Amino acid sequence: MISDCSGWHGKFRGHGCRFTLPREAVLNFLSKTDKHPSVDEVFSAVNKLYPGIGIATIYRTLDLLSQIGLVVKFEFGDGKSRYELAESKRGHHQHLVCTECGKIIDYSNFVEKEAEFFKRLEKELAKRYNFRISSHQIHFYGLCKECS
Amino acid sequence: MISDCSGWHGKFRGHGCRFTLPREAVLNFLSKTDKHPSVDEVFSAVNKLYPGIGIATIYRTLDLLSQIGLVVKFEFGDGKSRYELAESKRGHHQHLVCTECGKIIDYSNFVEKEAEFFKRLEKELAKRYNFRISSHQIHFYGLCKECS
DNA sequence: CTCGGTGCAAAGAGTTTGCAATCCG
DNA sequence: CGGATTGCAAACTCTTTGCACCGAG
Repeated sequence: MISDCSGWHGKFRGHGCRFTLPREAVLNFLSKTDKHPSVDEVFSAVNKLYPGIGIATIYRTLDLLSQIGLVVKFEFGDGKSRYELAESKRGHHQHLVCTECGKIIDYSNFVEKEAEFFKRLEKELAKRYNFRISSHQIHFYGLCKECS
Repeated sequence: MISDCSGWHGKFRGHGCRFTLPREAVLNFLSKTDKHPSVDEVFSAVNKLYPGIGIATIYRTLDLLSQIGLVVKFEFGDGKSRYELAESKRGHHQHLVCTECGKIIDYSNFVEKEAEFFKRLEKELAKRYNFRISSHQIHFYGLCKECS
């Protein structure tokens, strides 16, 4: 439950950035949730704890965090950006998105098989298209149990 | 090069919708491009041909088309929705997205291998999570030849 | 003729930005 | 102390909506 402050601090310093209270608060919040919070949701939670912090800072913070690789940004088609800690305790996982109710299910089974498959595929694509692949996202769309 | 009007017409009628000029114009435009046009780009092209057509209609049309399955909607992280004909002449393909310049490269090599892999994976996920999967998208992010 | 579709303009939602005040190191 | 960071509000961009008019079937 104790957050990895020193690790984070180092990551910031390495990028010439400061480790400030808003940044710590955002990271703390993200490390405690297992959801995929939108900017709004991050803002509400952080602002409740530290009422001074404004939403512009949340936008800037999340942007910075995803640039330095601490968080990952997703868009699932509802017009909002969503964020996750990059090195979540849940480990590598992918998403099933219900097109009816918007629910997002994480799955991490099968990722071993996936990992191997994608390693090969990425290598082939990199060679074929001269493209330096840094990450991939797979989204499955469909209907969840309740909606189908 | 002749557009599949009668096929489209039938598809609309099947959903209780009318086959109108704006809808035909949008489909025609999409069937002639090999890009991934944003709403704006669709609007510009269609509006140049038929100056009366407004952008609200483009939004409504693209939304309808993706609901009845004639087009697919993508979000590549630049805040704009992008659209493609579902049954493009290019066939099934996936995307490499350059995080620097935003360029999108389609690839359709390797999709046979992918198809098989995903068919199995989807079946397992469907069973495991009681989820009726209707489609999936894979996005690879990284740097294109020019940007790396 | 009827009801779905359209154009326009206004409203909404999400995100970005300019700038003075503030804080980290 | 100096430059990075923040808060606030205004500005922007993308998208949706209300409503009177139009047109496909």
